[in-house]
Amino acid sequence: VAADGLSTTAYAVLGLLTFGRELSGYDLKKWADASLRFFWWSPASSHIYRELARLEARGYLTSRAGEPGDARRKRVYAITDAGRAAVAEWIAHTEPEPIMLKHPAALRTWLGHAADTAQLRAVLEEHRVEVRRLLREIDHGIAATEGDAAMRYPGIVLEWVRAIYAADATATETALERLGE
Amino acid sequence: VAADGLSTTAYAVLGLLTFGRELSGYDLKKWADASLRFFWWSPASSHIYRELARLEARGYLTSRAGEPGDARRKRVYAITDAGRAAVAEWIAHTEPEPIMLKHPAALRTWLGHAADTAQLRAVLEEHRVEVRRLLREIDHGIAATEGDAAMRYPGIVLEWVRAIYAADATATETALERLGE
DNA sequence: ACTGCCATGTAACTAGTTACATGATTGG
DNA sequence: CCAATCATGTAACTAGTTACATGGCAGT
Repeated sequence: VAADGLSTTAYAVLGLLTFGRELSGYDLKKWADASLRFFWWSPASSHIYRELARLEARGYLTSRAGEPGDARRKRVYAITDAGRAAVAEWIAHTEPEPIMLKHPAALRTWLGHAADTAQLRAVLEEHRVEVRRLLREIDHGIAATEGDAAMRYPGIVLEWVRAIYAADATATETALERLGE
Repeated sequence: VAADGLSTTAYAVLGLLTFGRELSGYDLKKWADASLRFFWWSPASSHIYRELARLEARGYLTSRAGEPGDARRKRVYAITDAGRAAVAEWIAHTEPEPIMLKHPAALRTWLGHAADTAQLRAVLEEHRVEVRRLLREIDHGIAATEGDAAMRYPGIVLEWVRAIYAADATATETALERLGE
């Protein structure tokens, strides 16, 4: 929790708006699913709407009804100068919480002595498939940032987390081999 | 959430008791800090006590007052056969939730365009130090499991997550270089 | 006409946290 | 004797979730 009482997730949502476009809660959820989730996590839609209300109350963003003519009750949000300042301040001066890896396949393997070996192997093999899927998604993300100067930092981060998940894929293979010994 | 309504964290706590020793809530917290946290996360003490009560109500563990002569109101827990069966069932037949990486340094870097470059570099350099500390702790853990047959699976998992954090350390360096371009 | 996506939110819940109260024991 | 650690838990809170209600719009 930052000095101003906002959670890291609130800053993640606010951060999505620092890229300059006006976005709706729905847009934010989609973008979070496609990016944030690889190195933070993607909050539920209802959670996003709540954070938006909180951020607006603090003056970090403003909202207006969407495109005229769009009868859907769309509402779009834009970051304010105060919001941009808060993000800069948060990045520089808020003690970052520790890195956290929630790795269900590793947790299950850790308890391998309490499980059937064949079923444990199946868990790891499924995990291997999952991680590879994740890597492909990240590769798509990286391709989408290429050549776009505004996406320089997201590109750097996607390469970063790609290396992490690639190491997981390799280490999963190694663990599978060791299970067979 | 598993079929029987227990959270993954409940199974993590129960899992700590599959290694056979009787443990107190306090012991569990310490052990979680020293192991679980590298691939799952370490619940607060109060959370552990709550999960213990829940698990005992389900008959997955039993408790008794600690060593006679120990006037401290210590209570130790042991897993039951039903508990062991539940763990085996959970490992094999519960859909694992997706892997989750909460990486505050990467999140901040993702928003690099909204921050002062020098301060962002400082965030990454601090992260590099943190990860190296983590790697040393994992190495201690690995050393502690070596030669102990009961710790075979924990050993496999520690090597596994070691590879992941080592990749993070390397990728952090790469990101720092790219920031300088 | 129907299906699927767009879009926002509320209600009710579970998960997990911090702060605190309480008291014993151990080591210097 | 004092500080640190051992040890358990309650209370009050925040974080985050799922389930659901509501309705528009677009393509087939």
